[in-house]
Amino acid sequence: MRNSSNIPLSPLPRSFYTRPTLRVAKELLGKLFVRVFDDGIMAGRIVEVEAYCMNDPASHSYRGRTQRNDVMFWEGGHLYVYFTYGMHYCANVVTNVEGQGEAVLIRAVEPLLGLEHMLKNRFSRPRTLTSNHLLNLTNGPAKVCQAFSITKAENGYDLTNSPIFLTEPLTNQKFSICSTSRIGIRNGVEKKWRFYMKNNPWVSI
DNA sequence: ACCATGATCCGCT
DNA sequence: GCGGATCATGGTT
Repeated sequence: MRNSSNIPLSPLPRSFYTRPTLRVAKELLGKLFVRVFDDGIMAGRIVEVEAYCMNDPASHSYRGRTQRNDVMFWEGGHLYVYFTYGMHYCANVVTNVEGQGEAVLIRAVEPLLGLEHMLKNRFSRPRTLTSNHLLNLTNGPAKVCQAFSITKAENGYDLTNSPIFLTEPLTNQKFSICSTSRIGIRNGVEKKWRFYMKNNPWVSI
């Protein structure tokens, strides 16, 4: 199935997500993050992620299942959205089997479709388009959520059966994967579980 | 008190 | 232009 933008509207299957988290995290790079609206479509190529696992002191799931992190423990292929720093949302792809509190944070995407709408969501004032605006659109986890209008309302969405989903890229482009310590954490810094495309302009740091 | 962030301000080149 | 400090702001523990 295709829409007018020629994007294949085939969500990645459940089996993609219900695998070991580090493996899924690396394979998420290059996939398309898509949201379908009544009046259009938004899409970006995933260029930066971070894995959060069980028994990982940096993970929200580390201290057990709570109301906030409940979705992390669902079956892989759901969307875990959390609120942080009093004003920001961040979106994660839940991974592994039910009962494992694991997920992959979407830290940055390269905007592909629906740029006008993303710009409107990110920058309230109308302004002329510059390369800086484009680079600032989706180069961080909270920026991605603002651009795609993702809030608490989308927490728990099924990525195999909802207006938010992932698809294979239209063309397979080659890229190198870099891995570093995760950003903005205090515990678990020794784990190199941040993965990003080398030299992609939308990588956050 | 801490926090998986982002925007701004300030003192430098 | 930069890199680092600072702050905005509210849910969670």
